[in-house]
Amino acid sequence: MATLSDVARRAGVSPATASRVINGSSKPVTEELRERVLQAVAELQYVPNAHAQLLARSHRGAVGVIVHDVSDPYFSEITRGLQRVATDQGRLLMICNSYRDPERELEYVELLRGQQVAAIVLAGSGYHDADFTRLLNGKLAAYEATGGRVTVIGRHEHSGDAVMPDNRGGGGLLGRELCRLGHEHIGVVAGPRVLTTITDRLTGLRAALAEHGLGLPEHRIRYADFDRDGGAEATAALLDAEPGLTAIAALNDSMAIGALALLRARAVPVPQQVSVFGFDDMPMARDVTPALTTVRLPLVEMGARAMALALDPGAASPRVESLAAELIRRDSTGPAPR
Amino acid sequence: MATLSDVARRAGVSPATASRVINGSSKPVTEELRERVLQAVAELQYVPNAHAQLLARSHRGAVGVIVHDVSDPYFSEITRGLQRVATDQGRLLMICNSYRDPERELEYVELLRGQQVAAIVLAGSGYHDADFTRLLNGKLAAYEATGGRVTVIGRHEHSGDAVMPDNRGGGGLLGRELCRLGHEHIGVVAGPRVLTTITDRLTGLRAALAEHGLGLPEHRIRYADFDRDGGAEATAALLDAEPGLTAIAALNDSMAIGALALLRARAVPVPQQVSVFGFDDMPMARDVTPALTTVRLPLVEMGARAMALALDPGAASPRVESLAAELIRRDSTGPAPR
DNA sequence: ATCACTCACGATAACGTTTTCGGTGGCGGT
DNA sequence: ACCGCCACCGAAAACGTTATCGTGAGTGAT
Repeated sequence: MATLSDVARRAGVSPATASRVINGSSKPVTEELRERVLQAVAELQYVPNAHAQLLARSHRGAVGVIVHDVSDPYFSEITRGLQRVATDQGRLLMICNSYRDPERELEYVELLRGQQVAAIVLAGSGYHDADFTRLLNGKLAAYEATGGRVTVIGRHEHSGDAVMPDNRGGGGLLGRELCRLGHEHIGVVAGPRVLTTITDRLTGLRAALAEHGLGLPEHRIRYADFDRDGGAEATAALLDAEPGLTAIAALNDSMAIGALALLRARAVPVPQQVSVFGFDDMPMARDVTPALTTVRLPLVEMGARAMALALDPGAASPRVESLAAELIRRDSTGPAPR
Repeated sequence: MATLSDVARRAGVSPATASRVINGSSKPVTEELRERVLQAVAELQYVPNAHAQLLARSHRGAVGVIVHDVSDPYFSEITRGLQRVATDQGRLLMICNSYRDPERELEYVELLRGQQVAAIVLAGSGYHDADFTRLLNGKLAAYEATGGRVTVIGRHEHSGDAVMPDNRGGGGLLGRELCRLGHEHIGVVAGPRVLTTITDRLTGLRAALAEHGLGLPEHRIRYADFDRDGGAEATAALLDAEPGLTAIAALNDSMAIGALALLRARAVPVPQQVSVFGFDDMPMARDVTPALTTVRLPLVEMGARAMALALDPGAASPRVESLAAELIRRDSTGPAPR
């Protein structure tokens, strides 16, 4: 690997001047020497060692992001927003998949801290787990104490900058729409109950139903994996236990798509017999058949805002940006049959 | 930021011993000192500076990946495979999105080289662009000359280790299935013609059709963006020009989904009047309606193999692993109407 | 012709680790 | 009591870069 000294030697200058011309500028260098250095760089195919650079000028450049899984469209979208403003500001983005493993999440915080990132963005739901939360907050506090910035997306447990999708409000939209359509026998296909996202959406939904005098008994809620197959599984269990359901409210679009697949397999007409609701409005939601009625969360926007917050050094006081949910009516829902 | 010297000072030892106990092992250290160091680490919340470590022991740990866009399911799947074996081997994965911009691709090669990554994986189609190819190969060669490893996925232009999906063979499967179903008026919805993936799939398709005495005139091929909206656009153009088509062959699933959306919007029954074929078998393909007939590429497997190749230092001779395509029949295709 | 004075460049000290290389102490063997 | 040996630890040199600080030569003015 060619080093800066190699370049300097070949150009017949000192490493210092070589560094100067390669950095672009700052201090003046004669045109002739600049030429020679540039040529040496080209001949040796020299690329600066990023680690040495980072070490020398302690200029934290990169930004770390911890998400559940970039393959998951929910996080793909958020990541897109993060990427956009990060690269706009010339920052390198380090993406880490925690696969919702708290242990791994802690490890990644350490790793990113070791990488001297300028900021850490934690995206995705928090957990109902006091021990873990304390541990995580401890690590984050240590990071912040040394000048690092932390921004969370959709997690209550951290007390710093945050962008929060209105999960409760979204649950409310869902509940009111269910009532408007006259559904009374409603099954809920939910993700793992340790996720705060799930409980938030559920409480919003429950509150809205209560406004119309409807309860949401626990046996009408099935908790499963927060993905397509979990959705199919939970829907099957729900229908087996209670064949009279007229609506399935899935707490994310992946699960809703699993629900649709299962209903199609059982030849249950949607929405004539059973209506299906999703949550998130992933791009795929409009392409399934019937197109999915869902609660839209501005995912890309959430990512962009979070990165803007993370990169803006201002405001000692924690800033919380709340982003509203929006109901998107499509073809998978209709009035309750009677 | 607490440094190793801080830890050493607080523990009353030299930085050398502190380093020894933190590294886990190598040289023996008395139990008592080890205790003291560990406690100092805990108290100071010390995390080693990764850049300094990388610099000191020039142990290249991370691996870089350049993909088009991780949000794109095609690359999400590949990335999943890459991730799996990378983390299995304790490697950190750096993911870079080129958004199919050759310029950015070159930049990322430099960046990854600067990061001293152990290997670079280039995923996605190559370009029909001799100048760019020469430039890229130059940069890659420089990287390999200094001990870096390069593995490509689905790109012909690099002469090292490679994992190649059988795009031509897949095109052939498509062509033979079209003939088997009796289609003669076939429109092709293609991505940008500069992508070698597109031309490979097209030549395979063309060859198979020719075997059955069918031609594929250029006006039956529409080139558009390699995504959903491009698929809808190309399908519209195709149908407007030639209403009598009985089959649409899209060269990836995203485009096929766009085609389905457009056909639904125009109330064209699929597959009764027009059959739709996809390519890649992304997870979403089975969830659209009608479920998409497509050519499956083992995407996760491709990623896993590529990473295995990249991390296995053996074999000076370039290894090329070819992975077969497979036809997946679903509901979006049927016999040609007459 | 001397003197400040700028200007372009080179030494050199960081940055935070790892690692090699001596050096100290204690131990058993003759 | 002396010598070698071993086990453990600290001093110091790397790693590749940036940034500070001099230093020499060249300028203009006096």
